[in-house]
Amino acid sequence: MRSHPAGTLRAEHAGQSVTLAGWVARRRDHGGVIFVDLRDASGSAQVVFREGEMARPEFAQRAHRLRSEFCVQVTGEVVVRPEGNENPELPTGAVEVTVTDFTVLSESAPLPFPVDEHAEVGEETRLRHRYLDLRRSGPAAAMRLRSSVNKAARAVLDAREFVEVETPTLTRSTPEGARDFLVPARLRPGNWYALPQSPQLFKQLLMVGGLERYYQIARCYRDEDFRADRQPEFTQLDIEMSFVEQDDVIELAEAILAALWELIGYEIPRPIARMTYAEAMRRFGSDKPDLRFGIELTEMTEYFADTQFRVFQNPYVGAVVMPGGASQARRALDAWQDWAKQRGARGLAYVLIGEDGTVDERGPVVKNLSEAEREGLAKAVGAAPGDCIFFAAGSAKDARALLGAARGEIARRTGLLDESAWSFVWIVDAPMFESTAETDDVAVGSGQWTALHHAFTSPTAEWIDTFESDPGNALAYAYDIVCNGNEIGGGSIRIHRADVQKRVFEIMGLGEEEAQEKFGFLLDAFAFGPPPHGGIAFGWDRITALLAGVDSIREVIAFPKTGGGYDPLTAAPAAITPEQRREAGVDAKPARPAAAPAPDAR
RNA sequence: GGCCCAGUGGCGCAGUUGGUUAGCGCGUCGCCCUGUCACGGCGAAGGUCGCGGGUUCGAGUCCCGUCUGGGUCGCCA
Repeated sequence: MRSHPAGTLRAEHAGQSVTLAGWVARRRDHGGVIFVDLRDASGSAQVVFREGEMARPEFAQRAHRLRSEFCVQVTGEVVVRPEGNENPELPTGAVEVTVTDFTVLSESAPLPFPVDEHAEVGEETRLRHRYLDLRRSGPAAAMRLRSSVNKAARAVLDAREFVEVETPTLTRSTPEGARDFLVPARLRPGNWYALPQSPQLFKQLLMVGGLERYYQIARCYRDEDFRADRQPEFTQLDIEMSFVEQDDVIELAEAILAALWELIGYEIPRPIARMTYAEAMRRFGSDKPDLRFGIELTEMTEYFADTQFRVFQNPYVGAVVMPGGASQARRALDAWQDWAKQRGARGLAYVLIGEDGTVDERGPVVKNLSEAEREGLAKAVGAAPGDCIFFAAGSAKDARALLGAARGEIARRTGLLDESAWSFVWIVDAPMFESTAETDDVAVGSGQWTALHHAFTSPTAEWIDTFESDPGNALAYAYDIVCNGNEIGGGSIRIHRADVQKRVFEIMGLGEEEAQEKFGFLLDAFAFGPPPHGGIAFGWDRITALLAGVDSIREVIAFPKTGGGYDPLTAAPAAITPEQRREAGVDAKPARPAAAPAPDAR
């Protein structure tokens, strides 16, 4: 239908007769001459309809009727534009096509919004007519980038002899943490499939199956509330390898990431630095620290060990410094309190350091500090004259979380955050377990424990024989890759020994019967010589969003849903007919009444 | 589930202390225009101000409720 992509025409094509097909991006009708920017996937080119030069006179009449987004095919001659009429802004700006013949392939109704990169359009409107939105250069580029990202990853994995395997999307509900999406099974009324939250169990089965190296660009489903970085269905690059250790997985992951960032011309320095989970929490108050800026937390528990200030009489006291923060207006300092309250904290204590380097008398905290406490304060936290010190006290977990968030907010407000920078870090040595009784006081011992990563994560060599003795401190071969404060991937070495798995279940309070009920098929498989294995999964939407330089993963998903799980384009989810309802078996009564409420039903 | 912000012609927005006929830009439609490129000129159409209730002589504006969207905390690897 066409001889050239419109966006590829250059001066060297002058004199050639070409046929183009695409959309009317813009028309400039001067009466006797009409300019149309004809856009296709490759770009756009100016085509000229001139009275008198067309094959037949009525064409001029028809050319006047062209409107935005009409789909047309034009034939004409490529000519160098008249002197002074070149447009150096456009790749095709040196030439134009003098139309001798054209066909309107289809007409377009008036548009719900301009298909134009200059126009700002609300997201809901864009999504309702996503097919029009995708004609715009930004969204189109995002889709193409995503395709390149997939291709680049596949190239790395293919070169290393990984096998791409598709795992089921209709599967069994397993307690992986999030709420499952459920699908009624017509042939077994009362029984339900679940959509996988991830292919986790299947990929482990593939290792038992001897594939050794598996990957999949896998769609995952979680029925939770959404965020800017979450969708009910999302994509992971899922990988699992046999006969490997943590370093092997990390090396592969770095090779993939390097290939991805190469797409946007950035070379990731390798090896990527590693930081332990404990260090990340201590220094940055987060398990996904943004290392594009250097602000760190200072633990002040010791410093205030004997304080008379009741607020600081807590298991943990920490501080973070805001450079130049002492010059903030009272209103700005109050705004920090609101900011902290919005995050569920009581407030954010602060102390200002005067220009002479001594503690400023302003603020509600200073008067509660002793002379000695004031004296050494600036030095203890590394504050310079004119800085503001923020404090948080409470449980280490809560206080660090608040300070960690404050750290990011400080960087944003003070312009310390270099938006163009990339920072990668591995967070390793994650704890195996997390206390389920997440109260303020520390109740180790009889407490309930749950896997921080998941139940099949292997303890490290140091802890493999002893994790029961101190579950709160036991470490796992679990690793997260963090980019600019986003967790973009995570994985672990799995447990392949039945005895270890059994002990882990015991710590988690999972009896043999219950474990069998929940993961029976996996445990059965593990009876037959499972290889040591481990893997990783990347948050594909987030990674693509980072590479595309967009804030929301919705921008890199072809047809995303809104926060309410609603698809503005198809209007899903939708009611079903009574007939469908009957057939689906949605209302079937369970064959045997559940003796106890379903465990972990949530 | 909590909190914050927004909802005004097709799109993006303005609308003062509550005051007469709700504006602007783009788009759309009609006419004109032979060198534009986010073309230009003249003219026109297009609005239950998200929805429901209340206060008031009078509500786009104030109050209550509700829906939708976005953000955030909870939740969620």
